[in-house]
Amino acid sequence: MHQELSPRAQRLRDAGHKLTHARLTVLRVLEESGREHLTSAEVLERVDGLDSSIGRASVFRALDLLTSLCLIRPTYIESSLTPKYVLLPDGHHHHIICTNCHRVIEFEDCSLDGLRAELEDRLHVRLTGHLLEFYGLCEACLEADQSV
Amino acid sequence: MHQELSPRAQRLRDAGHKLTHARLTVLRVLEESGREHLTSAEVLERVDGLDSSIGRASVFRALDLLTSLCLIRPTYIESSLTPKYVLLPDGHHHHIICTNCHRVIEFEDCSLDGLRAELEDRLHVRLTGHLLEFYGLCEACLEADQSV
DNA sequence: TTAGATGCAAATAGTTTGCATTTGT
DNA sequence: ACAAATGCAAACTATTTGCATCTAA
Repeated sequence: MHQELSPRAQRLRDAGHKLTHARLTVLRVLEESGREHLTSAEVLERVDGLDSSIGRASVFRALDLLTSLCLIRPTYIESSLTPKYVLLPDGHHHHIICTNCHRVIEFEDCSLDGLRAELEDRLHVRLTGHLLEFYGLCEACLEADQSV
Repeated sequence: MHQELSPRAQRLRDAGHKLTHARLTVLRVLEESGREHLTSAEVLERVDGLDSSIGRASVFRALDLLTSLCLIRPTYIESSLTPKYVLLPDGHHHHIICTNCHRVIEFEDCSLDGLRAELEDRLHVRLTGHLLEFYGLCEACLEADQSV
């Protein structure tokens, strides 16, 4: 029963929330999804696969809670229709979205530490994570049509 | 009838879409909203105020179209419940979201030109805009509770 | 002229709620 | 022990669709 807790689970508990089966299962699904971007429907489906006794409402409640703690972030990618839940793994997440074909290209490094320090200093805030999205044209779309 | 077109309207037309009354009205509502973040419900309401003959479906269709062109961006702020449509004014938008009270703090400058150039070069893409969100604690929440 | 966009109203998803019961701490 | 969280199913929103009509180019 007592596996070691993931850092995110610890943050949940530290913020005063109970580590319930439903919440830990949602977290596990998201953490096991790796670099995938899951929609709420996909999270529901996978949670159901792991334990069909967990109710839909609890999954939504868990997603809301994780979002409010900025442990995950709903964002609109891959066909602006439904939000996808993106883990904010070690506090940051970056991607490029092609305006034309809506492909998502992830990249690792971002040089935002300087900006973060400056904002913390100037605005008297403490910043722990970020999401950075670039919009533009991917290589394929650039080649396919120079006029797009 | 023919006022000069906003740059966004021009991009719509350049991408091969018709400049219809419904689309231009949605765009006008968003452009007149300034720094506000509007939900789809608020956009619907304001469009209805300007011209009640415009149907809800056309408003959603226009929002989808503007989103797919990355002229606006739905994002989750101010109570993760409903997405808010955020204009990407001159191609970029930045804010800080307080993890505790969900306040949104906007800031102007971001020093992403270097990163953009590097990504364009390395990944062979052309980048025209971006959205940058920082997560953390605002001044008030930091002061209120050092333990949060 | 005509492909593309619209408005309408009905259909569909997606999410939230109220409440009795269960669970984590 | 007991506040907090759950599962259920019903209620509710928000968004999408099908289609006949209209309109920007």
